[in-house]
Amino acid sequence: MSTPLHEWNLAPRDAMALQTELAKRLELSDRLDPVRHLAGVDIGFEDGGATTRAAVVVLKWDPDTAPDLSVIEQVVHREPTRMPYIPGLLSFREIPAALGAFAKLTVQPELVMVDGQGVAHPRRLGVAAHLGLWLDTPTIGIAKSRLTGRHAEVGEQRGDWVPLTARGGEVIGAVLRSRTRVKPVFVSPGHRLSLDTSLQWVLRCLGATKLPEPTRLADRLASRRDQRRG
DNA sequence: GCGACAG
DNA sequence: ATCTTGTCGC
Repeated sequence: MSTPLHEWNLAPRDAMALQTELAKRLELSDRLDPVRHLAGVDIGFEDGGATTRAAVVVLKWDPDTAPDLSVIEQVVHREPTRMPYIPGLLSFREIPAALGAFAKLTVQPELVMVDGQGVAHPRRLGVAAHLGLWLDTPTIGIAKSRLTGRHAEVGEQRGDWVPLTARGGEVIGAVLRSRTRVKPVFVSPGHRLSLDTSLQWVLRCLGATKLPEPTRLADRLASRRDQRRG
């Protein structure tokens, strides 16, 4: 029996120990297949949190027409929420629903952008890293706020960024000004990708807002507006 | 012991 | 994350 990628009903203490073990399996160098389809994932909640709603949007990536992106598939999956939100243990709460959404896809993406941290996590296993490990797919974490790590002030211009470092100096991500004079986003590789490559992809997928198109669209789908189904 | 704390 | 109107700005 190999260590499971996930188990339910784990006490926080055990969940943390599992994260430490799983983080050892992460690959932080590029092992990326040619990207033809990239996806954005985000989770939302309904019924005061009783229902978890996962949204995945798949975009077509064409080297010739880049950076033009077009949506080719989108899925929404709902299921009962089974874990509370505990800082540091977000993946245990969101991944089950995310997997349900991925299972409904007819096209599997070669790269996935996740709303949350990659390795910029206390035990280096943010939701993007955990999901990447599970799907064995390259993932990038794009968070709207900081969970851990220190960083200097970021320049005000779009594209400016500074490293996010953990105690000891290890670089675990980047604080990126994705829009001029707008609050920066926290980018960190999840799995099978380096920080540099992660930044490259986030930058090339930026549209009119501060979030890259994949997560921006998934955000819209997962949030209680956009009256669609899945 | 006292804060900090993705979504 | 979610609860929520109007309002400021391009």
